[in-house]
Parts: sequence; structure tokens; C-alpha cells
Amino acid sequence: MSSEKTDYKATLNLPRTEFPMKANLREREPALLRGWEEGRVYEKMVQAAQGRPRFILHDGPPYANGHLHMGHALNKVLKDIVVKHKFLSGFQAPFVPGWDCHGLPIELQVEQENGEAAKKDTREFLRLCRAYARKYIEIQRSEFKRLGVFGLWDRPYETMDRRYEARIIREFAALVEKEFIVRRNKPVYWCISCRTALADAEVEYADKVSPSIYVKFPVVQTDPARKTQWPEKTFAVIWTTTPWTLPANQALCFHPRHPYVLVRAGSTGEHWILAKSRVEALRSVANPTALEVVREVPHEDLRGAHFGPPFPCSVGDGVSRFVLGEDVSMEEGTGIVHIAPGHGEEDYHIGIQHKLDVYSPVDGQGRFTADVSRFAGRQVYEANPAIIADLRERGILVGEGRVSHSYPHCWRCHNPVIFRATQQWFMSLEHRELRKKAVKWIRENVYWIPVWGQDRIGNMVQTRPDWCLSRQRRWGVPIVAWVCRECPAHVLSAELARKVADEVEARGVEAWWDQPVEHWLGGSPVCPDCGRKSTLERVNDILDVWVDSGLSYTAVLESDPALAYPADLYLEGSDQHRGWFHSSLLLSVATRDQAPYRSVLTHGFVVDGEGKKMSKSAGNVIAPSEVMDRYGAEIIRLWAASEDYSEDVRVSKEILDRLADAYRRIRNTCKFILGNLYDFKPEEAGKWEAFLQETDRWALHRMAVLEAEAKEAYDRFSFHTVFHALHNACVVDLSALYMDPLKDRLYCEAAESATRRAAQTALFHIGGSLTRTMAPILSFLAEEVWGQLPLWAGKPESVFLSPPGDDLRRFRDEALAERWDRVLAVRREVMKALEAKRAAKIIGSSLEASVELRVPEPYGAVLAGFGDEVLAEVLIVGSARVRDQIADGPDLYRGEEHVRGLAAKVGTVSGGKCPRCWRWREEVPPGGGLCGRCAKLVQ
RNA sequence: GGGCCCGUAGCUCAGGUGGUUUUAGAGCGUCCGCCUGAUAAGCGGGAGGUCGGUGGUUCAAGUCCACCCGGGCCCA
Repeated sequence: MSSEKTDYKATLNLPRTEFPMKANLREREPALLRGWEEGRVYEKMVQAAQGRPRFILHDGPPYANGHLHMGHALNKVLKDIVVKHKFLSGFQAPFVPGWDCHGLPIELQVEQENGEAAKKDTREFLRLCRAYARKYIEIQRSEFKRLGVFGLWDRPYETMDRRYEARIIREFAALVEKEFIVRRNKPVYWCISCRTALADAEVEYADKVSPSIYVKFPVVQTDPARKTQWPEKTFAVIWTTTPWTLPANQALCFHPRHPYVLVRAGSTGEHWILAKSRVEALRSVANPTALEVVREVPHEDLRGAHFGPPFPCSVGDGVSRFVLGEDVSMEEGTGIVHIAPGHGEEDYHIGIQHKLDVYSPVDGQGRFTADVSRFAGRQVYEANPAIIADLRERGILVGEGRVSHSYPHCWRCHNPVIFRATQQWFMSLEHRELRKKAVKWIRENVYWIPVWGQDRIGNMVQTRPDWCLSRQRRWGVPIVAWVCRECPAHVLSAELARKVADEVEARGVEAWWDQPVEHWLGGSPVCPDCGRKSTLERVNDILDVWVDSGLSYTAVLESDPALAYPADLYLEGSDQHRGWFHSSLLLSVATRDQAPYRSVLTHGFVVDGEGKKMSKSAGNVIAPSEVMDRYGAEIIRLWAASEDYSEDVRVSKEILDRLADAYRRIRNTCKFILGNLYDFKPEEAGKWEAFLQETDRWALHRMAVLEAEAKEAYDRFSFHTVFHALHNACVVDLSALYMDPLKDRLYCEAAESATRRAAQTALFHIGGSLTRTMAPILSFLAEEVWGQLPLWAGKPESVFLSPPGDDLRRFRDEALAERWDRVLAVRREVMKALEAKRAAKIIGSSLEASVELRVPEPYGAVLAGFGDEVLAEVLIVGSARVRDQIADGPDLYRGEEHVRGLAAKVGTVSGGKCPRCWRWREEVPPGGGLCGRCAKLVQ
């Protein structure tokens, strides 16, 4: 019996393929990568696309530090999908990846690895920084390549490349020439024991006990036009924990939307002003404690008022101004904040807004300068008690205490830091209407995807302060200027900057540090201002790294004839609205009056399965290497493509498991196609097309629709739409609806029969189209399948080298599709009817079933057109008959959901089962034997 | 505290300008069954959401407004 079965099996055309069902991606992917690399496929793509319209996606450089995380993977895979799709749809889309190399994180790492002493020798220190960046470029490059990302990996751009560094200095020269660069005071974190500026990242917060004092400022003048009468001895009361900043006071800040009151202070005869909601709190600390509210003080009354600071400073007119600010706390203090723009970030911003002096009479060791005569030479923390005593003696201290609060400390020496204003270099946003122009470009000439990116960056550019370009660091591109030791003058010229750039191009930024002042300025340089000799010294600052990457449009796009400025697309995470999109735009508009990009696409951040951000502390981090080991790079690609990246993108085990399922399903669909093409000759496809059957034509039509929909979705960067369409096509249209019924024709008909060859022709076309459609996303699978499609003359060696075009457009047939909609609706009902019989154990396989149908119009006409034979084939049942009438009965199935009015009677086929094709036929003899068709074929 | 954004079944996604697929869809997963010639496969059927919450606007809201909750990025 079983041997007889095997005999017939040998007469069938069962699928044959080397293509394994199990992907084993960990081994297969490296082999495919090798193929691409050795075959120089990317280079050939570029070559083949000579003369085609260009599409320039400009790579935003990741920072050369650490291994890749999922965010990197998401970003680069999305870019790769764009690039591959553009190539496959007829564009020249060269991709030059890059790295951001300068900056604090590397500087700190190198310091940590080599000790602080490493910094003493600048040349050696820069060498170590370069080596560190180089190491991670290599690591990240191999990790990106492992993801199957195509591009010019042999010649990426690096911001630490000498030519790139020189280009930065030349662009800086251009900014100097156009007078965008200004020098100004700005407070920075400053450690008085290390005598150095600190970056945010070098500051740690710890609890600290500080004095807590309430100080009164006399209201000394009122705008005469306002006619507000203040009682004699009226004071505004402020609260501060940094008494030493009082000598730098420039203003008092009030909240714009909270009420203030005038209170009578006991029997002192004084009146105090403070926030209404803080009166109660002040009673508990003030002397006197009897505070009686006299009246409310509208903001209007205060407008134009001045206050007398306790230590009138030498700059300005010696009075403290009235200003409004949103950030005044109503939780503590008096609702009035003393503002010292030289000693605090927030104070600084308020100061800039109101044009106050950024005054900071404290030297690098934290000692008051001679400006503050009373405390000159005393270190600020040590001076605090003296300052408080002074205030007390003069009777302007309202109350005092101590408070423990979180305060910034130096991460090295762990001492509390201060804010101290120092000379910094800025790019002015008002100059030449830069801000206005940038906003205009944002609103009018750049296409933002999603559109809200426009509001996001627009609001930022609208409100951001001037760009502080200088950093008190070493690993970066120097600000090529000189300052005088003896006077406030500085030397800054485009010509000199270009001179430096020339040497930097030859020897890197090291050249700047190597050479003495005389080398650049000649002989014995004289200060242009005070005229003293040998007082000019090199500026030790470097440029903000956002300048480095921000200039890639010129260092990369303008410098490579294969690329072009402006780019067609920048594609980065949404944080880059503040970062790269922002800095690139400002620099490009300032120097070229133009945005560096035509469109900007942003994606969200990678979060865990619950939508929470990933962090080591939360323990919810998933690394690309883990996914790679467990699932393969292809699953990372599929993940990047499958989710809507305009929001945050989730990753979790379940998500990856589902994607691995989807991958297997698509893979298996391909396997079926390949397995059934083992004896097919592509050259004959044209000949067999005439024999395509209704089912073949339907499948081809569906794939043509997929092809068109996918192209449209790719074009608008909606990759998750492609994924869903592709997956659905494989699962529903191909696997369930087309291939399952097709097996009889493929396996059981004569190998050379026209009907089988026609089916193979359809599969061949579908295989090619499907492969090209999935290639930008499922690059590994696509290439693997492409390699196993039967060979034809001129078959490209890689799916990525296949010529652009709509493979299946000619098979679009809407009339046919409409017919099939009807048939498939009927099919759904029949399946339910069959299921009922299966549950009742009347049938097992559908092939055992006979179906009698009565359907309403227009179904009847459509089914008549198909004929009962084809209908049975589509339904994969033993027999199907459409009738005008069906006798009612208890087991009559009635369609409710898909075809109302349908009636189906399911029974078993009379006759026997053909041992070859397993179909139940009436002609099969009761004792066993072949059906008519098979009998003929086996002879 | 401010700017921008998100929250539809276990998962990934559909659901133009509010209602005419009356009971919010798909695929996956899950459950049940079939097949054993795509077999660490394939086929079929079923069960899962009232659309983050509350309150409004409206004859009518997942779809508009307000507030709240949860989450993300960037500032402060």
C-alpha cells in the first residue's frame, strides 16, 4: 500500500529546491554580505545609475563612541531602505556615511583611560583622541555593514579628517567675514579649585547646605509718568541662597501672572513688597514678623520702578531694574528673584532679554575682583558670612537661616561649583536677519515629514538665543583668534583664519596648537588696541561640535562631485530638530542664504514594549547585537520597516517574535515559488503566457497591485505600509488563495503541459516582482531568492542590479478583480459550511466534500462564467455545483456574513479517492484505481 | 515650567474633511479543527477592542473642544 503510494509520488512534479525553510540567518547573512562586497554590488549600482536623476540622502554622522544601539540601527536601516528604493526605482542615490569625531565625550573617555596627565601634552592628547575615534569608527562601520546597509563604506566622511577640519575653519572665516561672529560675556559652570570651566556633563548634583537670606531692596525711583505713590521706606524683599552674587545684581524679577502686595512691616514704619502668596511664609522668618497687608500692587505700578541694590556695582547706572519672568518660583522665597546675569544660566537669559549687563566680578580662583571693593580678593564662599554680616549691620537683612538643597559640584574635585561669566564667542542670529531668513526657509521652502517638524524647529529658531560657539575644551576645531592679556581687545580675521586652515589641511588641528603666536601673526605682534607688544595670546577655545557636523553640507556634499548641495533629504531622529537640522540650517542660511536640505524626515525614539525609554537602570535595554544573535540582522531590518516611525518605535521580545513569524511566512512563500520552478525555462515565459488561466491572472493582478501600492508607499517613506501589504499578499493572496489550490496543477498535471507551464510562468513573474518589492527592506532574503530564481540570459547578478520598471503592470485587470471579489465572498461562506461538516466528522479534507450552491445575483452570473470545474478548483473541494434551487433541509447552510441569500449543501463525493492526485472522483473504481486524468498521465 | 508629539484588540497596523461595511477592520499570535506530496510547513473556523479617562459641542464622535492620566523628544 505504502509502496504503491510512493510509486505514484514519483510520477508527480513535487517541488524541488535547495532553498532551506530554516533561514539560519547568523550564517547565511555573512555569506550574502561577502557576496555583495566581493561583487562590489554597491559600486555597480552607482555605475549602472550614471546619468539618471540624482537623489541625495545626506547621512547625519553618528558620534564615534560606543557600540551601536537600536536607535542607530533604526536610523541607518531607514536610510538604507530609502537609498535602495531610490536606486531600484530609477534614481542615482549615492550614500556616503559619516562620523562625528570631535567633542567632549571622547575627550573625557581619553582622559579617563589615560589619566589627566595625558592632557598636558596637547599633541599627544589629540593623538589619543584621534585613535579613540578611529577605533569606534571601525567598530560601528562593521556593525552598520552587518545590518546590510549599502554605501561608500570604504570612503566615509569623518569630521576629524584634516580636510574636513580645514573646511570648518574656512567656513568660520566666511562667518567672520560676514561679521556673524561676536565676543561676549556668558556665565558657565566654573570650578574654583580646578580653575576651569565645566561642561554640563562634568557637573554632578549633590546636597549642600547654603545660607538662606531675605534681603530688602529700597524702591528708589518710580516712573514719574505713572504717578504711583510709594510710602516712604518701601522695599522689595528677595530671597537668595547665594549671598555672594548680590554684588553682581542687575535686576529684580517678578512673576507676570501672580499678584503682589504691599505690607506694613510691624512698627518699623517700613513697607515691603512681595508676592501675595508668600506673605505667610515670610512671617515665619522675618523680623519683624508682624506683616499687615495694605493693598495689592498691580504690575502696572511696578513698571518703570528701580531698586537700590545693596552693593551698587561699577557697571551701568548702579540701580536694579524691574523685570518680569515666567520662571519665578512661588513655592519658596518671596516671589521676587534677584537677578545676576553673570552668575546663573536663567539670570543670563533674563539679562539678555532685558539688555542687562552680564557682570561677573569674580576671578578664576573664585575671588572677588577689585570691582567689589568691600570684599576684593576674598573667595566667594568665604565671603558669604561677611556679606551677610554687612547686610545685617546696614539693616537690610530681613531674615536669615540655612537650607540644604541640591547643588552642582565638580565631578573631579567634588567641590561646589559657581556660575561665572567669561568671554565667549557667539554667532549672532539677528545679524543680517539670519533668524528671520532661517524661519522663512523653514516655513516656505523645506518639506517636513511629518509636518509638525516645521512647528517644532520653527518655534526653536524663533526663540533661541544667539549661538554660543566656544567651548573651553581641547578635542575639536580651534577658534582661530587671539586675545590681548592686557586689554579687552582680540584679533579675529578671515584672512588669518584661512592661513591657519591651510596648515590644518596639511597637518590637522594639531597645527594650531603647535605654532606660537608669532608664526601666525608675524614677528613680534602688537595688540591692535592698546599697542603693547607680546601681549597677544592664542585663544584656547574650540568650536561647539554642532558646528562640525553642521557644516557637512559643504565638507561633504559640496566637496564631492558625486553628491550635491542642497540635499534632497536629511533623515534623523526627532532630537535633531535641536541638533543637526538646526545647526546645518543656521550655518547654511548664514553663508549661502539657503537651506541645506529640500526635505527633512524625522523618526521617533526607540522605546521598550511599554513605551518607556530604555535605560540601563530600568534594565529594559535591547541591543542590536542581541537581536542579531537571536534573530539575525534581517529581523532588525524588518522591525525598522514594520512600525510607524513617526511616533516612538517599540521593541520587545513579543514584537520580535511576531516579526520572526512574519519573516518565516514570507520566506516560505518564496520557497514554494522556487520549489516549483525547478524545471522552468524563463525564455519560454512569453510562449506560455497565452495559456494563463483565470486563477493565474488573478494572482498576477494582485501582485501588480502590490507592486504599485508598495512603490507608492515607498515613495512617501511609509515603509510599514509596504510591510503590511507584502505580508498580507504572501499570507492571503498567494499562500491561501492562489498557491494552495494551484498544487494540483503543479504537482499532478504533466510536467510539460501548457496548464502547468502557465502556472510556472505566473510564479516566475511573481517571484521576480516579489523579490524586487521586498528588496529595500528584506535585502538578505530578496538576494537569496533572486540567486535561486532560474537563470535567464542577461539575468543581473544581484536583485539590486535589476533594471527599474513596473514588472507586472500589464497584468492589472480590474474587471477580473471584481469577478474575483464575488468568488472570494462565496468562498468564505463555503468555508464556513465546510467547517460545520468537518466538526460533525462528515468530512475531513475538503476534497472529500461535494458542494451544491444557490447564490443571489450578481454572484450567479459570475459563478456561471467561472464554471463548476474552476469553482471546485478554487474551493479545493471534490465537486461544486451551482443550482437554481436547493431543497431546504435542516443541514442547509445559509450565508449571513459575506453573501446574504447564499445557500449551500455540503455532502461527500460519491466515488473513490485517486491514489495519485487524491481527488475524489466518481470515475474512480470502488476497488481502487486512478482517476481518468491520472490514468492517462501515468501511461 | 515651556515647545512639539503620541495613547484603536496580546502584537504590528487600517479607520480622507464627524453619520450611510447597519454589530470599529486586517494580518500575526492565541484557542479549536483539518491535512500530512511547501512538513521545525500548509488550510479552515472561533474567541479577543467601545477606540487611555472624564466632561463638553452636536440630531450624530474613535474622528471636534476642554481637562485629567500615561508616555516620548527637546528646552528651561
